[in-house]
Amino acid sequence: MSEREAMYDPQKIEEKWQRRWDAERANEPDLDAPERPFYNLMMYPYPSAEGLHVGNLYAFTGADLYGRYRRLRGDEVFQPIGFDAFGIHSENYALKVDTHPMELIPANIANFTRQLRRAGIMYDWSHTVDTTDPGYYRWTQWIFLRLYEAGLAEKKEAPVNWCPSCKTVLANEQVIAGECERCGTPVGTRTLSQWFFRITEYADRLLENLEWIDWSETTKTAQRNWIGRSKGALLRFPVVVSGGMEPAAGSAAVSGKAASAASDRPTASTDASAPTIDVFTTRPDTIFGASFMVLAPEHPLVERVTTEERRGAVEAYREKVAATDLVQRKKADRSKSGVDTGARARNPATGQEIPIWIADYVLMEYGTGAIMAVPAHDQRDFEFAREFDLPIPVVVAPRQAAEAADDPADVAIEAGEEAVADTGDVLLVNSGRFSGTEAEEGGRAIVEWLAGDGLAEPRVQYRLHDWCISRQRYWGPPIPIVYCDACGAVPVPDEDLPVELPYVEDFRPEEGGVSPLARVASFYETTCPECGGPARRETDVSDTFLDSGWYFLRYPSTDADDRPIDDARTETWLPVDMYIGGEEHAVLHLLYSRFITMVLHDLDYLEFEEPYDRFRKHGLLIKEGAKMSKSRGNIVVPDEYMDRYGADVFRAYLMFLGPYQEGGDFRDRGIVGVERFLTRLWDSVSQAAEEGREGFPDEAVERKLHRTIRQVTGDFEGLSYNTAIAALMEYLNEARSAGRTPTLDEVRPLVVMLAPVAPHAAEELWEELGGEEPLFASAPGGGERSRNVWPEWEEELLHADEVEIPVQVNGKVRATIRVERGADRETVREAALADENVRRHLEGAEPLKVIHVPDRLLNLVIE
RNA sequence: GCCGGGGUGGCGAAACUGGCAAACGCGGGGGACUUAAAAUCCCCUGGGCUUCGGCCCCUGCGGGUUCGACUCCCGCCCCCGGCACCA
Repeated sequence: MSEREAMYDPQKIEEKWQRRWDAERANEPDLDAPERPFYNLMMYPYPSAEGLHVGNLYAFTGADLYGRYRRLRGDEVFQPIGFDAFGIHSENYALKVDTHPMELIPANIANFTRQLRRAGIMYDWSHTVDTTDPGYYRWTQWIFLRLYEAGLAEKKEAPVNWCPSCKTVLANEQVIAGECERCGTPVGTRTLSQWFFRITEYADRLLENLEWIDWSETTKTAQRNWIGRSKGALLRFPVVVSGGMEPAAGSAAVSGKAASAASDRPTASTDASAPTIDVFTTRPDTIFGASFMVLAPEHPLVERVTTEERRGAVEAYREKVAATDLVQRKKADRSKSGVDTGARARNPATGQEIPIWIADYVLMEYGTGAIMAVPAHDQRDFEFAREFDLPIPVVVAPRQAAEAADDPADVAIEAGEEAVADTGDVLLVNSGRFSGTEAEEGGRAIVEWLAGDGLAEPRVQYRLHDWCISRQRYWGPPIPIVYCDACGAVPVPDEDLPVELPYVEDFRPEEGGVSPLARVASFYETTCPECGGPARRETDVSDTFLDSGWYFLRYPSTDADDRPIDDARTETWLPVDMYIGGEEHAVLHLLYSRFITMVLHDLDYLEFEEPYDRFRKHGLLIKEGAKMSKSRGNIVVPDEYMDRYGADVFRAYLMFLGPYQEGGDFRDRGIVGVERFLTRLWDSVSQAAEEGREGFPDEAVERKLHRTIRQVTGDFEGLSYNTAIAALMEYLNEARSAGRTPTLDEVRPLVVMLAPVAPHAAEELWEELGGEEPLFASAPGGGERSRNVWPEWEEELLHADEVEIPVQVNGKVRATIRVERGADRETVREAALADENVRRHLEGAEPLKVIHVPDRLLNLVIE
């Protein structure tokens, strides 16, 4: 071989091996009869027009390293990729460049595909998914229908952010400081009829399963926060009927139950037909301190209870609130506002009449949309009481203060400058017969007491809302429902799926909060599947998170066109063995896909209820200390680097720059380190191949090899790629320091361990070393299957006969001595005492204590 | 505010179950090769002191436990992420 040919030329070999992997269908496992199936999944990308971002590539490369590692260990690895191409992101971009998404998306997908192949990622291109393909979204619609049948999909009114300039609904994430992120117009609130999935029904299971699934802890925590379970009680406050109030027919939120008075508690004349205000509280123990009530301005009872003279003020306030966007309203640092309705409710514990206010700090969407205000023990209520001069009775006190009082039921404590919400070592005071009880216990007793009259019950409340899947947009799968005057909402029959999204020239969002599809008569005009009469299609499309809620179920079954998932394939490959993705999807996607999986399990379509056996998040890649973003102009385009250094060097650099699960900083300078490493490795292996010597002439190198195998294997298991690469570097340095050409036995395992990181170079070197079969280029489903070529280490070869151990005097290292491995305490102690520097520090004293950690350390303690 | 994850050389980072802090790499300094540069190779590289034997200091800050602490405990500071007028 001439010297010229022996040079490391990434471009040449990368293309060669990519072609060969394709030709031999190396990345396509036998989906029907795999020996050791392993489903290695990564979060599929949104195919943007800008092309593959280095952040995407970072994520995919890390997942690919794991897949390739499993493959080399003999697993048949299924590693698919797809494209999350529906959604507002694509649609907005299409609007901006004035090109139809149906034209844009295929070009973007082609570009992504080219880049991903170039990066040498081990995808099975015969099983991809494109969410905008009718062959895919047909089944997205099918899933909607299954939820609809199960009563888990319902249409209801809900307040949403509305941008009056863009004339569209905005997600909370698209509202920045009360303004539309695109045009800067202040955003308002609108109430629209929307489709919801009742994910709240699954809140408990979604929470409970987090106990056992093997996921990154941070991700589990994020989900727990998002679900937001609170334990407390539902309490009922009867409205005091005054002359002006007309009892009206009960609405959904009105409890029809009459409040009857308990015999041991002050009673009041309450009309049997009067409504009650239900509140949720986590602190039922503080009910004696509830000095007023607050309803959300949108609360259905507001109109009914408001007195005649307050009506004008209440209406004005409600209008003002309606004009405020949800994001702005939820800011905690705003000063409190509200108005008195003039109505009164009876505190069921004290029997006192307390005023009913409305205020925008109470949200209709959480709990019952109404609260009992306990200003002494809740900061928000406190601020409100201060603002409007409402009483602040103290009903909880530190044990010491409470016990010092003559009568805990009559303690004079002034409210301080803020609410005291502690639940630690506190007792109830001024709380009737519950005074003197420990707070938590008192709360339980109070609930039990009031429950006797139907005025209280224990309750668990979730922060999680039902999942709104309606989008008044164009670029998504139409929701498969038909509205018929005679039959109402009728699901589209399965055999009529897909409801195809028509090509619409003008797909701009519509003024009136309806989808652009509402302008397309040929789309919405249809006949009722039930009665055959004229009917109108639902014109909203579904959320992209529904597309991604099940894509991983589709991959193994993409060739089944008459059913969403093939049972046998699903049983073989699912649940996913390893899922790797970004923390930004810790809640939405990962929660929604768990929900969809659970529902399909309950409906008997799946045997498992959790979709991913293991989930690991990868970190964020930043650029010289700053987040990469278009506006900063510091986006790294991978193509340039792959052109200059080759895919292998680029992959190795991305994986070396920091711990994969924590992310890292992309700096141009750092890449030369791994380039040098791969070049040196290439040269050493080429020379070894040329000389062709076998064996392990050097004990130190052999030992280092076994240590390296142990280290690298563990690192791959834990996705610690940076230290795995460092270990390979160390081994190469050791092998080269022997001052001779390495032997074949010395470099073969090195090449295998390098293969997940730099698969093209490894294949080429493996071939050069005379590997009978390529590392990856044989289809795992054909020929010799489940081939395990990963090297193994031997315990007895890990250690030398002699070890170096530090000798400490009083915990400070004073010498390093060489002793036989496994030497006992006496031997080591004597060797240590022979050392001059050690003796000097002992100053002739006999050690009081000798700490000996075999083969690790000796510590002589003299004081 | 609550819940996570962090804070280690000039820089990116290592350090297993409490046992030699700084592996690996970048950058920097010196040298070899070269007419020269690049590339490559070798040596040095946390700070301070030194009689060149060594000695002292150092993992955000302050305490503690221990023969021994980057690691465990208590109290603080700062950075990143999630949640947040959530009753």
